[in-house]
Amino acid sequence: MTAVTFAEIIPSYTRYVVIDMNLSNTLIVKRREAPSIPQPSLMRLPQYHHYLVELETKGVSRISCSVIGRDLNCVPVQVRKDLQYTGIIGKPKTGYSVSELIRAIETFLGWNNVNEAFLVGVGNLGTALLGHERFSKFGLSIVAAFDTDPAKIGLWIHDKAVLSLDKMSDLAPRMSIHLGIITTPAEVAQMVADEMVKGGIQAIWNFAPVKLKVPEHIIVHNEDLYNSLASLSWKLARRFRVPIQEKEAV
Amino acid sequence: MTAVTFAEIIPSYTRYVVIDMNLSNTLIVKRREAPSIPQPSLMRLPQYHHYLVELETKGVSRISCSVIGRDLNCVPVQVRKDLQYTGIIGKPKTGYSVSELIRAIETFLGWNNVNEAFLVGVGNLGTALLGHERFSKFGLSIVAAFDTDPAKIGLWIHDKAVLSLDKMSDLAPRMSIHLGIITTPAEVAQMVADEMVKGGIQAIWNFAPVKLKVPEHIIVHNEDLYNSLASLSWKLARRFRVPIQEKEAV
DNA sequence: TAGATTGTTAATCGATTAACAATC
DNA sequence: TAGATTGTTAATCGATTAACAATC
Repeated sequence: MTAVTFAEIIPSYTRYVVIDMNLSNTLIVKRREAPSIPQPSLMRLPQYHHYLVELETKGVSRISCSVIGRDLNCVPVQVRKDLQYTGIIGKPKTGYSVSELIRAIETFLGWNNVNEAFLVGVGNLGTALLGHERFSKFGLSIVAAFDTDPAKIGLWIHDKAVLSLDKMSDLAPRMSIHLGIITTPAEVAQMVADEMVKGGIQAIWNFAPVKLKVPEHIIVHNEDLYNSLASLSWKLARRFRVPIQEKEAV
Repeated sequence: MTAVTFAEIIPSYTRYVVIDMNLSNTLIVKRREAPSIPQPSLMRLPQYHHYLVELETKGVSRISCSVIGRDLNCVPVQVRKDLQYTGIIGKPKTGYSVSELIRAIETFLGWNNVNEAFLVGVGNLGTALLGHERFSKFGLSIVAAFDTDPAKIGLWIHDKAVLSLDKMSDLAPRMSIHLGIITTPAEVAQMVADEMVKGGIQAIWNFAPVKLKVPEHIIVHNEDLYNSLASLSWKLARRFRVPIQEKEAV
């Protein structure tokens, strides 16, 4: 019995790697370091989800990768690969069940389990995020906001209390908060991140334009608008440069 | 005289490709299809920029890739490659001039030429973006906002007028606006994009969670928070899954 | 000169795409 | 059965990293 055979017999075990087989013929398997999915695939899943939910409201019950690809403007094989990471199994000729697919994506992304989060920095962007009810559909619930501005502390914004930043690192463990959102100016973002780490926060969604320094095990996700803007303005600038097609020199 | 020699003599011409040399010894050169830079490199440039500006205020005048790499937590050779796309030339042993580097990045990204933009969708996020003064440092100026909500039309938000969406496609060409920002709900984003295209807008910065369908030549940049959130919540969920390290089977 | 650092070419790594086998 | 579609393996493509030569 080889590793390959094993994987064939129990398909769901393909994510495991056979590392040893002991005397009693018991297979010792080890989960791969990363049951990994490529980052780009991960980021495309919500798009499929959004599309599928819309499809479901229209009463469509089955869907194929070629149709998804046509509607979402990408190649079918990419869709297939992406969806496979969620563990869904399709039927040749008939495709996938729309509702199963939706559930598979939601489960895979952990949208069924609510992530409670603290938000720090109640400026324009922070306020906007506090008011974003749609986050709840994606398993995110912002339970409190923090700031250092006395004029803001004590306010309720979009039904969330604004508290003093001092209290955050105490409150986080007491409320079992694992996710922090930073919407402060760049200057104080690192200090806020340090506080979050102190409070035992595991993952940081960072909207400030700085690369945070945090311990190895902390998950950081940067949402830096300026990076994005850079890309856009470069492309736009290139568009309006005189398009020198041929040029004489020397 | 070969292409290589030519590039050596006039370094700034390395972005051109020699395609022919005519009888009078005039070199005919053609700009490459894409004076391209990898997307990831492009998105990293603002980070270097931010870091360098801070460095300059501290009075540092020269910098090496290894130091940048140490401070920004990436490998020196990546820094070097990224910076090279801007056309900057360093000196072995002494590194790069900080101020030259800053200017090179700004020029490369087109931050010296202002991009005037229309914003459509004055909700929480739209309002936040309207109030983002820092955009001006990156060559972005939002000159007007649009909405369909009569309660919002006519307001001034962060010194910008909110106008009726009807007027956008007329105003855009008259004001030579080439950039549009969409901060509407997903449902109407496609309609807004169509209007923008009608108004001759060349590039769209889309914050709505939909994949827009636009003509080939329109530049679209999606800033989809849900994609990001997906990635983050997946990683966090994985963290809290029981970490099966070894497992017996059959 | 020696050593640090840039610039560049080659190797590696990972994601995408193409090709094809399996299946309903 | 024939044809459409999934699932999977192999090839391609692009970005990162390693190795090394050039230079101050």
